[in-house]
Amino acid sequence: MGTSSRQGAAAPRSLWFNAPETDEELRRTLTRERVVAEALTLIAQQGVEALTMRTLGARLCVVPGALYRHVRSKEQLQDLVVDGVLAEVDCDLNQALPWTEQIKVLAHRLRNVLNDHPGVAGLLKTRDPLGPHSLSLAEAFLLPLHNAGFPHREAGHAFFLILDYTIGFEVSSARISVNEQRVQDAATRKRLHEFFRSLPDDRFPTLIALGEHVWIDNRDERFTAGINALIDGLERAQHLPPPN
Amino acid sequence: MGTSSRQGAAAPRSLWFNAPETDEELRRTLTRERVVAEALTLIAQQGVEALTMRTLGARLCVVPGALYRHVRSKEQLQDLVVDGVLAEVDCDLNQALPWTEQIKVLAHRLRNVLNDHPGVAGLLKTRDPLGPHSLSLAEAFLLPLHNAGFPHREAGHAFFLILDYTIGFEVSSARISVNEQRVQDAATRKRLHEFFRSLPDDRFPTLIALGEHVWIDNRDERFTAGINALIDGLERAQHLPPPN
DNA sequence: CGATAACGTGAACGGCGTTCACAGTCAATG
DNA sequence: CATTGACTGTGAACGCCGTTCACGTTATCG
Repeated sequence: MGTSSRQGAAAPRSLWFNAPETDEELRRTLTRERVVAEALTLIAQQGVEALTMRTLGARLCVVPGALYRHVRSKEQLQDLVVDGVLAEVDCDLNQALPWTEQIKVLAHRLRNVLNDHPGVAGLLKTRDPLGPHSLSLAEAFLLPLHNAGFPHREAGHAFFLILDYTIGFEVSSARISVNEQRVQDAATRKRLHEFFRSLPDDRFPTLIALGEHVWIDNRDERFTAGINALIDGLERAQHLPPPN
Repeated sequence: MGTSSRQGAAAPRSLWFNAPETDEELRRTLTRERVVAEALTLIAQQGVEALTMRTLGARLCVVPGALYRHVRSKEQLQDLVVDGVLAEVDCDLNQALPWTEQIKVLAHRLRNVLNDHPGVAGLLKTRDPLGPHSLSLAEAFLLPLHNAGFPHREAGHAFFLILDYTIGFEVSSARISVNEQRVQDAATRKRLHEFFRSLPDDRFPTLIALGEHVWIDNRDERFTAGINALIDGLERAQHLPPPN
């Protein structure tokens, strides 16, 4: 890391042959894993929108085009990043617990990992959950559902319901803000209060009444309540005949 | 949201609700409304990623920079597009119906509108649901919840639960595909079957058993089941004391 | 009629993803 | 050893993007 004598570009090319072995090793170690790893730390430090082939190349002391030796496109790189993040989700579950608890635990783990990598949830958007680590996650979700007696179709519904909600929740995590500011400090709260009070009360009576209590930055509480309600719904559906 | 409409306390309203569109404004060839309208049809025809200041300008027979006389940035344009789409959601509800039915109807309306504008859900990601038409939607969701007796906090939870799920569902709508192909025709289905059969059976037993029945392009059915389960869960939570 | 504000033009700037001919490196081969 | 050929980083370019700005043009109004 520290021995990169390469950025100056003042050294003529011919001197490169004699580069010290450490430098040589560093140069050779550019691999897909290193690219993805650096992309992950770049995202962790600067956010998803800072992930650029150019800055990523610069971080690896490499020209942008060099990345294309290890990655087909930026889109594929993003897929690999997503899979790298999903790899952090611990998929081991205590099968002695009721399925509802297992699913809750897994959903919270998934959310926590996505929460630790802001913006990565947005990359999950269009991608299939069919990467290697996505598959492990799917298996972990489906096994308790299957064991609980959910038939194919209902297990699939439940799986995607949980997945879509969790991802959707994290994707829109930055949404609870007013003018780019999180609604947590008293000042912003006051502005929010006045905003709702300024609405025409003939059209938005409920918003005026509830608004300032709804737009609160209580994401942890909200996710827990959401997952609980959602799994309660699944449990109830399980005990009833098909609702139609 | 960050549109210019929120600086003062009095000014916002006039810009927000039915901005007075004088005749002289109409006479000019280019207006904000025309820009947004053209952006909407462009998105409808070519998808969200085709929305470019350059192509949008070309469609309006105008140089790209000219758009900036009517729109502060592309981000603001996207906000306006989102609001324009949300305007299509009919927020009138039959208050005689039970609240569960009202919420279901509204959620389905929202999903249908988002479904009709592919990719626009992805723009909702980060934006606040505080635009003019977003507010109408929020009011429409919160009113039945409020009338049903949900307290502030629980009404907020329920509101965001439904919103996050619906948006999340639509955002990931393109996800049910394998190698860029929808899983609907028999051929793709066969490939999917073989894909799951090729997995190592010691690590993915449930996926092998359920996989091909889970990854099916039954989005309508899935959304209906999802919303039903979700509202069942809310209903149950309503009748119980806080589950702690 | 002349001042003035609004508006589109054309060109540019910097940044982006991606491609490609070229050259240096290394392992395997004869 | 010497040669070869696969591999990989280089440097420069291409075309696209969002955005800015000085400059005419035009429409409006006192």
